[in-house]
Amino acid sequence: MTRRSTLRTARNQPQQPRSRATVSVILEAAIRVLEQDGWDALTTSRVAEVAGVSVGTLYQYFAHREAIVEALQNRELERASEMLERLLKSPEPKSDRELARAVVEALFGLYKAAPALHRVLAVDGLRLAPPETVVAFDARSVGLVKAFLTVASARLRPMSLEAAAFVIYQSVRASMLAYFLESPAGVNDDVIVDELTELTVRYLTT
Amino acid sequence: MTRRSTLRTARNQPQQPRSRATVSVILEAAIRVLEQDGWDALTTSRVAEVAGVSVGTLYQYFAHREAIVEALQNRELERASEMLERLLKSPEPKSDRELARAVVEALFGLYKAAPALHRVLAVDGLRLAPPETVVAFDARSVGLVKAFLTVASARLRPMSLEAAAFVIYQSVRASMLAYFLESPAGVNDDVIVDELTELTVRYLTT
Amino acid sequence: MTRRSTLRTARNQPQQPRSRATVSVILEAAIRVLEQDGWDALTTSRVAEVAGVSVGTLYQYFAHREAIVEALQNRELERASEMLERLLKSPEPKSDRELARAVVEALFGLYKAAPALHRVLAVDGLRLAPPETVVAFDARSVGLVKAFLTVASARLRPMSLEAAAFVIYQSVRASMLAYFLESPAGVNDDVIVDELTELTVRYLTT
Amino acid sequence: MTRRSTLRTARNQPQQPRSRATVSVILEAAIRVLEQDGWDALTTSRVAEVAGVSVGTLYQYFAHREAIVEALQNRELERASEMLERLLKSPEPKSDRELARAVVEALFGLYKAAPALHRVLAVDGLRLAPPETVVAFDARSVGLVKAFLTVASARLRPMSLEAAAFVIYQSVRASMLAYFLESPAGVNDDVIVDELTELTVRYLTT
DNA sequence: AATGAATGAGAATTCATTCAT
DNA sequence: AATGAATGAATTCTCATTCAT
Repeated sequence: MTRRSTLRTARNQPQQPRSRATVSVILEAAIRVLEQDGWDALTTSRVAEVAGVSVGTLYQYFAHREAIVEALQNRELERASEMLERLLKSPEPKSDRELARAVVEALFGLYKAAPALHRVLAVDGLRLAPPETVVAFDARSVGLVKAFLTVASARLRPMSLEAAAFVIYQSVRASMLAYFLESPAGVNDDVIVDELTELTVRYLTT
Repeated sequence: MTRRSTLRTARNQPQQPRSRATVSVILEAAIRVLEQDGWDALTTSRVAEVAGVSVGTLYQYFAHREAIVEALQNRELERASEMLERLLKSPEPKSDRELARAVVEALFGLYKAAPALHRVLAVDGLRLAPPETVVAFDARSVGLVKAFLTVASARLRPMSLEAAAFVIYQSVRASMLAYFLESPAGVNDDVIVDELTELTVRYLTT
Repeated sequence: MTRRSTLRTARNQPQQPRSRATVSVILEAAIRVLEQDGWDALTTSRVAEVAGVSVGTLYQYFAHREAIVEALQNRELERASEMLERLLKSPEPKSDRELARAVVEALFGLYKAAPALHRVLAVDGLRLAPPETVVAFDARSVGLVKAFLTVASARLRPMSLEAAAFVIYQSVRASMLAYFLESPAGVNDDVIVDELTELTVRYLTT
Repeated sequence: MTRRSTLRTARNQPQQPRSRATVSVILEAAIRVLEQDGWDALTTSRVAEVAGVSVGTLYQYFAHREAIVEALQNRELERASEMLERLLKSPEPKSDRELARAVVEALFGLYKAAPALHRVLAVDGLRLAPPETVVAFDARSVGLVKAFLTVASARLRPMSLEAAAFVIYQSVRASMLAYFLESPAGVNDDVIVDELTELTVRYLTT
């Protein structure tokens, strides 16, 4: 399967500042379109218009429509990964419950900042061009969780670390996302954080 | 937002057998297209072709493209609901763990039977026309779970039943789906069922 | 090299009369556009407009833009082939010079009837989609000429029939075409026919 | 039809050596693109890239895209003209057949050296911007041939020199080109040269 | 002179939907 | 009821050309 290259990099030199700026403008525009009008409004011309550049310019930086979403995805996945890594590898000693809560809260913050974006990344991103990207990111996150579980295994219940990491990662992520998407009755910000913390602690520790 | 009515036939009017059959043929065709070629191939003419009817006929039964997906969704959601209801209201006494496992296994069966369909319903369905439908179904499922938790609350840890029902429902559903979509290394059918059972029991009981 | 199919045939049945008519209307429109505004004006929307149908309809019958030119090509090549075949296999006895003149005149008639079309077919057709088509047609025409030369070889000078057929075919065709395209000073309809007849007779006979 | 001027630099103004060099670099790049990737790849940015200059620079020397092809055409036409002139006006006495062969061989050499280029010039050049250019060149070549025929008329058959010059020029040129483009079965380098020589001699002399 | 980012008109193509038969 | 030809708005993407730096 030949995969089209996605970012159009200037032939060689370290991207000019102007270029960088334009790429940014376009991505921000894409987010705005997404947040305001949803996935189906994310047409190349709409994004260009909102970004205040011409379609041509957009295509100077993104090989095709999907490349825009891909770029957004990568940016966001990167942020989430970093957050996870930072917290899980933090040297400050915390109780397991404190750590679980910290992770849940950090994720909460990420999603709350741009719920529509995450909705799209989770929902549409999954069906988009490179399913590998999402799978790979999930694998990477699960890997981080698993690494942590391995270190902490003494304090945990006996279990398949692979599976446990996978399950807790998916559970927390999906519940959080669904919370933002569905605003379920009887659940609020505090409660969801509490419950997901509880879920994590109870599922993993003895 | 005015919502277009979706099925052409009046809700209650006893539908002709031929009509019923045609509707069925179309829905099965849609599933086949979905399973074989994915969401983007689900065009009205493709579905009509596979169903062996003309586009015109298709439009005789479905007001618009989205109505087809909606109908698929409803059918599948109905099945899932029934399953959940049957198990949770079953008179046979089971241990909590047995019941949890029974539900997890039933869900597993449902997904395994038509993974592509569920993928589409979960992933694409969510972004499709009537987000209410999904939300409504989720609400209904969560409601069933909550009803059960209420009855069983004596044996459970103290908690917000609303939130707990929401969290456990989303967690099990998402983990299962992700399992089928991503085939994570180190996890297999048995393990995923075991772990989700464990998750459920640990999260809810003392 | 996978070659896209070009004509969109109605699934099975012998094309409806309406369909046939529409195809014709589109091809005629294409010729008109070509004759009036040249190759670069031959856009799908222009052709559709001139044909009085919508772009959608055009695409119902032609898989892509090139398919239209291909169809024109085939039609015209067919005509030329038939003409050549009819004349060369004609039972009426003619002198070699009479036969040569008959062929040259027939070709002259073909080109004169739609010079712009032939210009495009010769000039643009060559660079278009299926170079094979043109080459194949040339090969077929050369084949017809060669077959004739073989039969008549007793009356001809000794030579490579392959090469002679190729050379005389290309020479007559190109000179005729150039005559229409360039309207060279000092040459008129009668003279060009005379000279190409002369060329043929002198080149082939003793 | 107002015709845009094509070269940026004033016709006679002594061009700077650097300018000359840049023009050359661009033309060579254009040929390389043409030979390697064909007509459709001949975009201004592609040519600039291969030439190692910026599009801006390209436009400094060529008023528009077509001007590049025009320039190529002129260069090549110039060469062909010179060749023809040199041979036809050569003082060394040769038999008619020897002369005919010399011209055919020279033309053969020209085409063989860069078949793709000549293909493009013949096929695409014709449809490009200045049809006058090609017509004018053809007229000039035909003029050279005619001048020669006039001088040699004593040894030739009686005929319209205009027409004969036109016909023989087009015939030899087209057959040669088609030979390179179509690689017809049963014809090789030697044979094609022989036959075109034969064609010329037989057509023109008694 | 050179650069190359930006422009935007315009081209091909798709597909949900309608409606005359 | 069924058919399927016709519609045309909408979308993606290209590329010749300009112009501020």
